[in-house]
Amino acid sequence: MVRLSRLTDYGIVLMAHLAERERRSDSSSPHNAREVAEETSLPLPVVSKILKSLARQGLLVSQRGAKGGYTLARIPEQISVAEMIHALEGPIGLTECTVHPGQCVQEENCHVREPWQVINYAVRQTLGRIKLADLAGPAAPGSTVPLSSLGVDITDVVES
Amino acid sequence: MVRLSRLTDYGIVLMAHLAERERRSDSSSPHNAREVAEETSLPLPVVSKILKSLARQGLLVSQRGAKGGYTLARIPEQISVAEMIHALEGPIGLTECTVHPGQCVQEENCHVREPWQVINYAVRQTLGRIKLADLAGPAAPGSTVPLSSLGVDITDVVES
DNA sequence: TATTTACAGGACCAATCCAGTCCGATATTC
DNA sequence: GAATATCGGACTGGATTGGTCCTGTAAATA
Repeated sequence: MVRLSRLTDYGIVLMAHLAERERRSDSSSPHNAREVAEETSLPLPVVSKILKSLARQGLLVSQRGAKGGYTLARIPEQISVAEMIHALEGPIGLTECTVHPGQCVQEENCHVREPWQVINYAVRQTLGRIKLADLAGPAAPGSTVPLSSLGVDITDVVES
Repeated sequence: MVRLSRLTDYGIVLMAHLAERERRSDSSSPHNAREVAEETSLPLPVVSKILKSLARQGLLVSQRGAKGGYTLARIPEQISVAEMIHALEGPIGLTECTVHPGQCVQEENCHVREPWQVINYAVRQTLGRIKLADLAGPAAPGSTVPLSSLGVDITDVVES
């Protein structure tokens, strides 16, 4: 699978939604969970939970009380997909030993460990290059997705 | 997390072990599950289960009966990490909608879908470039891991 | 042919993890 | 002080996963 948890997936959608919202209404008043939930048709408790985590991790800034809500902590060009994933589900690493060294009994004489570190690094690099701005942009249908500095054209993308 | 399941992790270790074993004993007689389990200190039922799947997916060739066992279906240079992951846990895709389209209710007006396809493509590409031979090689300690055509030096790899 | 070895396939269970809900506390506005 | 929102954490039902086990079948050997 190599899947993101569903909450993480939602989280990125929410971040993109917030970016979009901020781009439109240039007033920088915060966006509250209820509205965001309605606009994305996601259950409020879920949205609430996710936005809380994102705020705790420093990707969003929260404002309590009436007229409170959330705003992006940085501009979308400076928030990477890797950061969002990291915020929502911890360090990115395909194997246990990359993330929690010492858990695996046979870490000592494991022959594939070092290569895995390189692989994880490569994946992190890939996810780090893609920014929130790339997701939230006003992608005209059928156009090339403006994946800054990734050098991939949408037309290359076919199923594996 | 973006983790592999533990069985997949084991599976790749097993593949690397088989590659190593074949490289040493140039006779191409099959390697049975019991021996492999002993040498990797993994429980036999687990090893057995994993090797079975790998064989069913065509990455290993199985030979039944006495003196039976498993051999690599191709040379290590022609088996990618992406293939092994795919064999053990299905299509590689970070989000649900990339793998099982139509499951997500709001697929229609989802603004991040197209970018996700590009991201998944990039990750798949990364994992596809790394071969079993890169994992199983006689990596001299401290040396550069010979990650063919990935262009990453081990010395660049630091924790995120 | 009988026996042994080894894979094939699938059922099964315990434990863990995850999605989603809910609640009381706190901060802010009016 | 009333209304609005976030904060933090507890809680639960359900799905997923790790791991075991059992029966069947194929091949080799004596």
